[in-house]
Amino acid sequence: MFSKACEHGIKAVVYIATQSMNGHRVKITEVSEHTGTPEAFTAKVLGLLSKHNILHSIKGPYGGFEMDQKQIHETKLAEIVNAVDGNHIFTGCALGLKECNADKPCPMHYNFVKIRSDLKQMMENTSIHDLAIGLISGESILIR
Amino acid sequence: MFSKACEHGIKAVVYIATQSMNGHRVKITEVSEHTGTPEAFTAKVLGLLSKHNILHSIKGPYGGFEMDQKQIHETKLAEIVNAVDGNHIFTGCALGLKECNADKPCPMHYNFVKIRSDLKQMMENTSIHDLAIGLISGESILIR
DNA sequence: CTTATTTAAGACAAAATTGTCTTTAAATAA
DNA sequence: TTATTTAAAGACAATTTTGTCTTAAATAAG
Repeated sequence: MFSKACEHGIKAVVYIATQSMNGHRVKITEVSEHTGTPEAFTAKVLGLLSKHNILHSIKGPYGGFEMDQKQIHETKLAEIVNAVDGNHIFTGCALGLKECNADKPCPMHYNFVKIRSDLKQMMENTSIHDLAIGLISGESILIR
Repeated sequence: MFSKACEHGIKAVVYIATQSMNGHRVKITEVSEHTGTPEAFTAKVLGLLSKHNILHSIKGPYGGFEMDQKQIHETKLAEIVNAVDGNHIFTGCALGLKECNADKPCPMHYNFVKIRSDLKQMMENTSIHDLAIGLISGESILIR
């Protein structure tokens, strides 16, 4: 469904959010340890997400990654997916046609429209904060 | 969402079904031309689907691919996806956790459950025949 | 100013996926 | 039997994705 880069990015962002909610700025090593994702790869994804203003990165001693209240509450899953994978998953044709719409649909088009739009809605309505509170409360986990 | 191999396979099967419904057995070259998929790659996928009894392949002069009535009507999209990509898309975790369920869910689990199950249901309820009739009637297309 | 610590950037490498080509096997027709 | 036609199988190649490593840049502390 999502690329590995995207999965790593979402995990990392949710973890960073939980720590920022406690006032803790975290280094990439800590992120990697708590998400089970490869450190250098995750760092690269976080660099990209930082450029998209989804989190802050601070260089130097006592540096690391953190999210402000606005980022934690207003960033939606869809923004991360868009930044990392693009919007193909939300808009693309199930059979890979360049264009596919009600006018000239692929055979799966009408079966697929609702699935895709439900996915899009869910991802646009779910904030990082929503996911972070589940992790903080112990209701959900990032590693297994 | 699906691999290229899977996309090619679905397109090819739907096209072959439309031709079988007219009593026409088709060669791989014809399939490739009418689906816009690479010939050798598509041939490989069709070989796999033939082993899964989703269609028949016949060697030699006047050979090619065809589907019988049962295959056309009873084969569901989910079977093709399962044969080519496996069932990960229907059962796997959105964040790539090895195991992820209500007992130990990833942060996205509950948001994702319905999307995945709707997708599964749709794919298990849509037959190749359902898609073929749209293509025959000109309501849908395979190339663009 | 120098040193240590951290992310940034990009080259590099490994693995998976996508795609092609050649050879083989099977089936048919002559 | 022989030649022809087709898919099957698998080696090979190209591309994309995933992942690592090295060097640079920024920042803080002494």
